[in-house]
Amino acid sequence: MILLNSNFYNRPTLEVARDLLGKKLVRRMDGVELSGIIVETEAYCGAGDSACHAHRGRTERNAVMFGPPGFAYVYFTYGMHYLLNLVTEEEGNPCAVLLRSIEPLSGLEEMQARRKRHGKELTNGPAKLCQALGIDKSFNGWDVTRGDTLWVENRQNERPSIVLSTPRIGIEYARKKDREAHWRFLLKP
DNA sequence: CTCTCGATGTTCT
DNA sequence: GAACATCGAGAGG
Repeated sequence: MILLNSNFYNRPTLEVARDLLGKKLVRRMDGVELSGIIVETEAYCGAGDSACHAHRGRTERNAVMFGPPGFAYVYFTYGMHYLLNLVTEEEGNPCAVLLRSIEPLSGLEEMQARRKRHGKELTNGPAKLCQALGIDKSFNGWDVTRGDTLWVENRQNERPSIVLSTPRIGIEYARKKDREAHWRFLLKP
């Protein structure tokens, strides 16, 4: 297991968002390993990005983004969903990468039980993967560089894949320039 | 397959 | 009081 450390996250957010593709997200739960390959991410690039939660300054909700890199920023939205981000760049620069989709590797049965779905519908969305992996607000501020309970690691046999980029999803509220930036990254199927 | 719409509660104005 | 980095059901093609 080659754990991604703080140096990995302490880099420009666009690079981290691209580089997280193909990595393995692992959630250890009651001795069982639930995991999947990260196949879709979005970069949220700090105070100057009008789509980023930190754009209007620090609040109780987004405080973790202002902290050091390598921590989980988990928030609750639409009255029922959790979304998982990983904080990037140096402390005080509030940036993060949203994990939008993973391809399940292990713990399929546990994911199916949580999701009450199967096949493609297991983890192909930011709230879906949180539900499948049992990630809720208690993980907000979790250190993902310790390799405990929730972390990201390099994968053996990581095949080269083509990376596609598009505008980000669900940010109609942002300024035109930020709406149109190709800051969503995905592995070509 | 695509599109529309309601759910549901925290956060921010 | 409005908005929300979403999802899934249901209707229609």
